[in-house]
Amino acid sequence: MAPLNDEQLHQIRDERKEQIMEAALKVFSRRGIVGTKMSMIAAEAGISHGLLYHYFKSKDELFTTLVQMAMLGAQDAMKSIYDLQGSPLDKIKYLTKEILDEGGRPYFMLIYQARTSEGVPEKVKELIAQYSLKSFVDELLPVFKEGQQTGEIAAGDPAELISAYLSVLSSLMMLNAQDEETYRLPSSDILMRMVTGP
Amino acid sequence: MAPLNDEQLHQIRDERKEQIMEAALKVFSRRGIVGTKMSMIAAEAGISHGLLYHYFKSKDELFTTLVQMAMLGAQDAMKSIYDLQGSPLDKIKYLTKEILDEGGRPYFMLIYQARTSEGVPEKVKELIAQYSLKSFVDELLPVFKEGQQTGEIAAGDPAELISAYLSVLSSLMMLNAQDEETYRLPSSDILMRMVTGP
Amino acid sequence: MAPLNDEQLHQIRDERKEQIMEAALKVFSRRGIVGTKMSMIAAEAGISHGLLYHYFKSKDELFTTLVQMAMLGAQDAMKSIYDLQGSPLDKIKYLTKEILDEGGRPYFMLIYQARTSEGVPEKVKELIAQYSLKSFVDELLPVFKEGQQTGEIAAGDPAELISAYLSVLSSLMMLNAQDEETYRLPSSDILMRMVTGP
Amino acid sequence: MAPLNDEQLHQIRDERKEQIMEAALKVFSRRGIVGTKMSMIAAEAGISHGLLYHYFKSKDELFTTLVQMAMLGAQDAMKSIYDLQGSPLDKIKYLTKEILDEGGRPYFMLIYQARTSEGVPEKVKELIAQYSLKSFVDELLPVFKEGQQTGEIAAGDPAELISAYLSVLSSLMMLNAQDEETYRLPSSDILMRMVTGP
DNA sequence: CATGAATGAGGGTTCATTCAT
DNA sequence: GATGAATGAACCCTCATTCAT
Repeated sequence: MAPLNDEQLHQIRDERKEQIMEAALKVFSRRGIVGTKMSMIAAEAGISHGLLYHYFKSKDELFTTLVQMAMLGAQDAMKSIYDLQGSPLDKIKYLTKEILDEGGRPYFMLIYQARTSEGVPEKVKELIAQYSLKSFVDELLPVFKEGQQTGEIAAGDPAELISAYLSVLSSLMMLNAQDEETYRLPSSDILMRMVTGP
Repeated sequence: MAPLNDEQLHQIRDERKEQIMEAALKVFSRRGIVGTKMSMIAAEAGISHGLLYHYFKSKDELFTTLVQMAMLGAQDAMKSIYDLQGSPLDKIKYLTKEILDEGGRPYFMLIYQARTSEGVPEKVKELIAQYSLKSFVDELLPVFKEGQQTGEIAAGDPAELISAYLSVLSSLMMLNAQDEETYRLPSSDILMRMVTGP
Repeated sequence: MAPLNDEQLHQIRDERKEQIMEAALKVFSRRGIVGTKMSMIAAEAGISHGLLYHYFKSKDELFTTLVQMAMLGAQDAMKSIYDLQGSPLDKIKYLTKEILDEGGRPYFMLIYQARTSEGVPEKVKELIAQYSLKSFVDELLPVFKEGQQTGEIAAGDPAELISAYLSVLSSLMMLNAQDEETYRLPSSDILMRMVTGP
Repeated sequence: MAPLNDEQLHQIRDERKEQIMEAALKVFSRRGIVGTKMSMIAAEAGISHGLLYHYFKSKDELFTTLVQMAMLGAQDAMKSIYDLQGSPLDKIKYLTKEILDEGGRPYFMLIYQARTSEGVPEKVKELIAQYSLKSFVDELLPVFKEGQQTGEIAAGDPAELISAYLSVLSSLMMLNAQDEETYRLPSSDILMRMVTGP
């Protein structure tokens, strides 16, 4: 996933702000909101912790901002597959790679963190409700349906299939991010088998 | 009145200890060790926070005890499938259900938390190393191999297949645990397709 | 110093109470009031900590009671030298030995603790004020004066001399009690030299 | 405005650190490590308790730092007498005065506390072992021996004499520190008599 | 009487947040 | 803007004290 598109970037006028957000994303996505200390973010960004508060009112606000951005980014990633050439399955493979890739992963990890952690700000809960799994499912519905028609994609309720696909995909990132040695990313083939079916 | 006799005291201790562990499992498994406050566990158990320390020396010890128990329980769950009748696939389906079930889930969630959280006690890290994914993979190897011979299970490196299967399974719990409404557990069929292959 | 005379004993009707006080004296005298936990006293007495509260309302009360008893005991020890035969210097040597002896030491140590610790109960402060050094000095004044007349004891203000003698004596117990190896009790001869003078 | 430059910050840090150490010395020396609460030190220093932890990692570290400094200071005090003019006895008198003086007393009291308290950090125990009474005795040995040759100092084992002298001296501080009115410091003359002998 | 389970005030420590410089 | 000193709420844990049995 490309880091951010122009529309998202325009709301980051400040280079410093971007620098902070990048650092915060890195730390939050790995450690979650509770496990992250503001000092960690400051250290990662190479600035003093005091400066964080010139750009973000609070830890919660910073986290919330990032989640919001990640949500938009994720949606964009979904949409972007429609700009591609190729068969539906090609598009899904592309998306899979995109999500699991080094670049896009932090955003999806952050979303995962937001979803699976208690103690996130109220605003984040609202965002999660708003950008529910359903909204992503809806985004992918056309391509999956098309794939089912061509026979590339397994038959059955496509919404359920997408839901399963996304759940598994996002879950995998977390495992992969933590402990490269113990867990291996299931080979794409195995993952795709869920989708393509027998 | 004469003080309680040993047996009675023992019983109280055991009951309380179990009560605390149950409460702690519930909270730890959802919120992780950092996100869990001793007061939460106390509240969940319906006792004062001070009493926790009559039964467990520290938060770390409590967490470690639970992880240890969960590890053993998980291993037992793996082993138990060999007592079942039925085809290899039946056994795997049973295990899947077992892990995702309301009952066993907290234990697997706790293991997940232990694996993916920063700030866990050293002892827990050792436990994780000891009961690595590999040990679980080894446990399931026979049944998967058998399934591959009968053709029920997809061909390919069985260790990789099991690893993928377990990774996905355990991470799904986390998503599922939080938010029953938004996420639905992928239907077993779809999940099984990872394993069965075309 | 004999542990306790009859008069003091009569107020300990209960064997248990005596047992507790003995244990408490042992611990308090070494560790002071802040460094002593009720559980330590209970363990030393071989009873449960709950039982302490059947005999003493609080830690403070227990400490205060002991200080009171020690004060009386100390005064008795002073008085007792007048029952002895021998020269003034003999009497003082006897008192010195008595105070530094295994038996009487805890009482004097407790007084020392009470005197040198902050955070003792108000009542103890009153006791210290009441049984000030002056009261002990007064007690010994006759024998020191007599010694000065016979030339056994150094000349000079006898009150000052006694004050110095007692201060040094009580201080020494503490050092001796802690760390047998590092500190050695100054030989009586050296100590006596303070008193006898050139 | 530009942030403080390095030198300014360094100065603030140093000043604060000194301010805290001064306050801590005052409280620790009187109340010992167990009887001292971090809030007392903070109050004495006129700062918030949180700030203490910007300058010292823990209560133990603060205590240890002070003990270390006190040990060095004590050794320096011992050594300094060799820079003085005068007879051996003059030097010892000077040292006596130095130790009992308002200024140096807290350091010696702290050492006393470290020596006689339970619950001091392991590092402090090592320091005590390292700077044992013996090391101080060794330091004073030359001047005492010289005094014995000139006849100013009493004959006998000089190590024993010094040990007695130091023990008494250090324990006197404790009594004296608390209660200026009740106890008077034994006049130097009387104290010196221990050393000079008949 | 005797026990130890149970409580909760309070102390050590961390860390989000504020603010003087 | 930028820094890091400073604050204080909140967390883990201890221990004096209470109380059911």
